[in-house]
Amino acid sequence: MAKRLPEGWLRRIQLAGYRLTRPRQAVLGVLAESEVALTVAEVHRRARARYPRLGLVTVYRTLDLLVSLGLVHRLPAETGGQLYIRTDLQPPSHHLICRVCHRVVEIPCTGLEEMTHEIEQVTGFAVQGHWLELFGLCPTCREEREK
Amino acid sequence: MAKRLPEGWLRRIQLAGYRLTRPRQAVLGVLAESEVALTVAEVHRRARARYPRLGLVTVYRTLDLLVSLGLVHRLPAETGGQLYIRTDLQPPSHHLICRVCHRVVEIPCTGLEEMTHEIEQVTGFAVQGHWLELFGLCPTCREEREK
DNA sequence: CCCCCAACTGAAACTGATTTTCAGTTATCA
DNA sequence: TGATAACTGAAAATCAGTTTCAGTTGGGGG
Repeated sequence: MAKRLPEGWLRRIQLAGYRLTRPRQAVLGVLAESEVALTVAEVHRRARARYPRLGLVTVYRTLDLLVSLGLVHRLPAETGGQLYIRTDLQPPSHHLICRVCHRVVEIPCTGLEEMTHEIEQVTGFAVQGHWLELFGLCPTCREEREK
Repeated sequence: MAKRLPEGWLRRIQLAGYRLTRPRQAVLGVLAESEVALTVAEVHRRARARYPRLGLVTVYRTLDLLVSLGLVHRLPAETGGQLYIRTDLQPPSHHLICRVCHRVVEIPCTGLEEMTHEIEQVTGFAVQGHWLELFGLCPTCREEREK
């Protein structure tokens, strides 16, 4: 159950000069074990099981820290909030998010580079970044719905 | 200066059974004249010049109304808020947004349908929707920056 | 032309998410 | 062990957006 933190997380954090405190370990553990993207509130709820005194503010701060270190992705959710999921070793790309369970699948960025280049030619804009997110139902929630 | 409202806006609104009040006219006028996407606060600020008693709540309500009638687009902004810009006669598609001045260019949805289909095959997800937004600098702001 | 009333309005209070502030706590290094 | 800078939680502040409600008004019917 208490799966080990992903290789190197602890070291990455300490090398960057940050301290490894109990509240952080609680948040790290939750992120490390979840295969689906979590809301801040859900991270807080789960992490409290490991360290009940944990405050919501610290969850925000720790998530920001993990994002800045590149250990987790922050995904804008359809509803306006943010979702968090570990980056692992996958390169940053685009996301396909299940509307029901928040399972996230990374999808390759096929064709967007050339599309971007074409758009720069046509519009004169300097394209600096983009968002591509797809929403739908994962196979499991799809079945669930069909019952 | 006081450019006429886009052809048909007034009629669309009244045909849908809505009243054409002074507060609404103020918001409509602002949207009609802006070539760039505006935040709610900016719409409010500008519309007050036309009708000083205008409340922020009414701006929200009117924008929702215009979106539901398809007269303006609502775009999620990078910073978390929403931006609004008139739809005009362009079909809904994807957006390239200038980070500085909020100028918006519509871009065609090339290749996304087939990409979507391919993704459904590979992942088993039922894809129901997507967001594609590009961010960058428009030609004008680009020059400005280079000075 | 005026009257009526449902549609509409603004103010204020509320909500939910996130940030700031600050006094107290704690991990780590000497 | 200390010392101390990093870190923490609680509370208050902020910010975007919504709800509520008592008062106002556009515009069709008389």
